[in-house]
Amino acid sequence: MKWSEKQIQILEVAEKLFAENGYDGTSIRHISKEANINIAMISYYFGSKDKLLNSLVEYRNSDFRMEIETVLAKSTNHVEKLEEIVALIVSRINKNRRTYKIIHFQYSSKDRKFDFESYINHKKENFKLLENFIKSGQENGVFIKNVNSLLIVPTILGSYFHFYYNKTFFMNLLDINDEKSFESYIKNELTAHLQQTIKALLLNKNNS
Amino acid sequence: MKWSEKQIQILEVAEKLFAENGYDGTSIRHISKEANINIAMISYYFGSKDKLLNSLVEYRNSDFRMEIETVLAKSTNHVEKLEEIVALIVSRINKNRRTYKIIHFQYSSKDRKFDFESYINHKKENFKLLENFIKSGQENGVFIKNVNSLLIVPTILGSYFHFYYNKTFFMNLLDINDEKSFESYIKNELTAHLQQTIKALLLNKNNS
DNA sequence: AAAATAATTAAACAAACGTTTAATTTAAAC
DNA sequence: GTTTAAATTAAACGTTTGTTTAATTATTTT
Repeated sequence: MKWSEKQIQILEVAEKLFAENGYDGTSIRHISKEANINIAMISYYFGSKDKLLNSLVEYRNSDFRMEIETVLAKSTNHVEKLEEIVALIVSRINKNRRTYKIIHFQYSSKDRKFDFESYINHKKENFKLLENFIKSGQENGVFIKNVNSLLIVPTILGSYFHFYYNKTFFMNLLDINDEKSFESYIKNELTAHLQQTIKALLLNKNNS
Repeated sequence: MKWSEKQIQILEVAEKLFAENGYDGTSIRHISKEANINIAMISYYFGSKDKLLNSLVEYRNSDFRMEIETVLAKSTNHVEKLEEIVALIVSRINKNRRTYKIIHFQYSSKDRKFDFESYINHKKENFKLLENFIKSGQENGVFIKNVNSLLIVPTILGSYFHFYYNKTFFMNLLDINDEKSFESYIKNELTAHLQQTIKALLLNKNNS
């Protein structure tokens, strides 16, 4: 699928508004106004509001697997790779957080009108990739063995998203007063915390 | 605030539907139909749809602080308490996950019509409670010191919620076929994983 | 039992929703 | 320069939305 400039403009406005107000909380009139286009253009380009969201997910979901594989192909040791992977996941998810937010809320709602199959398959492949990396680290004796490796990714993603979804609260709690500082907190402190946490989990010989 | 039986009935139906379809995705007609009451009863009892949500949050937010303090008051050591606290947070959040889901999505949306101040204050107190516990563990030499203790709770909550929000995906990935098994996976595997993770983080002497 | 308050109802309200239509303007192809 | 296709528009469509009204039934108080 190739998108025209106008379509991309619509997609990015839709992403912003969906993330801010939710899918049901965003009207196509609101989108078209914000994107400076006529209401009918959304149906004209995408068919419907539903299909607009599907297009958005498709538009944002692409090169993550490639990025992970680039890290895995490097000639670094397991611990260094682990750190890089955690940082990559955080920065990547931070970049596309708006779309992920929409996905989360729609994906976990009961009457899903959306076809997230390709998204799920992508996700599944990435999980397998990570699992294999950890397994190889365990076989090399670098990582400990009694770890539920499938729960590592949810821990990373979950920590990030919980932080992001409660942005107002954490900015208050941490006495952060502007968006830029919050961004840099994610890039530095939160990433470091997650690297430290996952490393501790995989390397700690004292685990019961 | 004291709620009548009928009001509680409405609140619980609203909680269910808000969590399933989102706040904007749930109409008061849908709520009133599911709760077997007249549409006007919601305005009559709660004033408006907005105030209904505020009442719901108030209705669900109460005794968590007390539960935490009970654990902290026990005559167990820091590691045992840590394990208990993690398990308590998971089970507690699992119980009220529907309301938390609504809070997350409404709280992180831009035009928040809701007054979550009391909720935030509750949350802040609980954070301070946890922080003090970790600090005392650090002073006793049980926990290591170079840890961002404020990011521990988001890691626990985030892991849980990410798991819950992607339930369909993880049931598929983990080959879990019914809700009961998913519940017991949370109660056993996920809780154990989080206990192990947080313990590793706080006890691992090898941290850089 | 009468009076007063509370609970419940069906109907109506205007506003906003997603989508479609048919007409018009712009751009591309020949 | 004419024809053909694509892009854009304003208006209208039928629903659904949250809320209010005014009338009726049930319950409580006196």
